[in-house]
Amino acid sequence: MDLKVWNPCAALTMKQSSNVPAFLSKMWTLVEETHTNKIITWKQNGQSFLVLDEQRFAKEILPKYFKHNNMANFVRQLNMDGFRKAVHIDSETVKQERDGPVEFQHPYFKQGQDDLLENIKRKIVQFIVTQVQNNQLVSLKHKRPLL
Amino acid sequence: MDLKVWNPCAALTMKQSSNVPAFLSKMWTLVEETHTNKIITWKQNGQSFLVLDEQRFAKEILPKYFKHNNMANFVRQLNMDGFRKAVHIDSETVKQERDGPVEFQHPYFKQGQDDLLENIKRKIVQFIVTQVQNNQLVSLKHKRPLL
Amino acid sequence: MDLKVWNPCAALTMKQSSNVPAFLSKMWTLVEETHTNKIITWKQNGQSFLVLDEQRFAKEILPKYFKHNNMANFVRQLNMDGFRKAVHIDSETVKQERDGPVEFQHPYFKQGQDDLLENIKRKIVQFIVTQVQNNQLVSLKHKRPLL
DNA sequence: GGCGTTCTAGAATATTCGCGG
DNA sequence: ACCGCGAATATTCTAGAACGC
Repeated sequence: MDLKVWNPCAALTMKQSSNVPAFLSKMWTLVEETHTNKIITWKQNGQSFLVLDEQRFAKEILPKYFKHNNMANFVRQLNMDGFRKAVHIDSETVKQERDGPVEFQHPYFKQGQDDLLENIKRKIVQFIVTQVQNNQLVSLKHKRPLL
Repeated sequence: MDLKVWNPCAALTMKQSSNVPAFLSKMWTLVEETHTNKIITWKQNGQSFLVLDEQRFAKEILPKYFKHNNMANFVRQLNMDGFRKAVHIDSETVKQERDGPVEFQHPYFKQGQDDLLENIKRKIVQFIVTQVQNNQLVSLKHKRPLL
Repeated sequence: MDLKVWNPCAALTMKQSSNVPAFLSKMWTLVEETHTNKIITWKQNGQSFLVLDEQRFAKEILPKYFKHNNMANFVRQLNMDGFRKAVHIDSETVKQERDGPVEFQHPYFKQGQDDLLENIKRKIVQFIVTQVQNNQLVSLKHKRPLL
């Protein structure tokens, strides 16, 4: 099947359920998508996902779900949501692999369990001053608990 | 002239000058653009601009400059930067006109004077603490002076 | 001439003169290199450089000069040395067919003037102060931008 | 210590949604 | 979707931080 023929409407019409941000819903959907398993797919155990072809992923998959086609932007979103890159070490040479697949994971991002997504909370570090008196900080309000 | 033939290279090769946000540079450029005067153009006095064909503007012009094609988003940005809609009143009926051209204005958005753009400041209400010493607020970095 | 046949040893044998870091010397050399002008080249005025084919640049050019093949790493180095991305106000980005070239610039990175490179200074975080107040840890980051 | 590589976060703008006037 | 706006997410560019050499 030609990838260019694949209609991504399914992704666009999927339910934007509850309070899960669009990024996470789209992310989970596109990893689950079996047509693109050669480009991005779940790892064997379903506990993380692999980007097998970064260039095709960036230029072919990303723009079908998001308003950009840059891998760096995608990674920024992942980190914002607490995903961590799984670093691969070659046990033989004790060197880091090159051109290996990119692997990311999150404790609430699992194969077949989209109900876990709502547990993913964003990291926002900024504090917001609500009141200042006599050069003294009277009260701080932060948008969200850290992490 | 056919719009599809119009070569937007002038706009595409223009670089964002100094510290003016991209939105304002793009805005000013597309209003100045004479090829699209039937859709969006300066008012006679050059003190405000008119959207003459909202549908074509949203669907044809906006996506060439931004990552969307919605008039509402465009208006949101205008309001964020302090632009105000000029309300047209039909003096006969004392009713607001329908389907009339949309007019927006800003004291620093004038025809032929892109140097004024840098005076446009965004409205952001949130303060961010950068340093606290001895229970005293040493420096606040606010994203913007409270207009 | 086939690019794959080109021997990049020239880059490795270039003079590592004075106190210019290897990254800057390599950078300047590979932009000057005429064989790869379809991938990376000086802008017309020689005041900035363009990456015309990001994917080929990352996979073909970068590993010949550095120990990686990731665009993101390359960009990190550029920013570390004070290079700034030139933002274009076009939004050709919505069209995924062809993303515009990436343009970076630095006041001391010019075509034909490798003697300017030694003026490029890194931005280094000099020291970090952590302060204890009321049994609370307040962290103050004193970085020295020094250009 | 400076430099290079890697992963993550900061910060500003941009886009979207929806409320209250 | 009349009008202006708050707020959350999304996109972009740059910087922080850890580590090896």
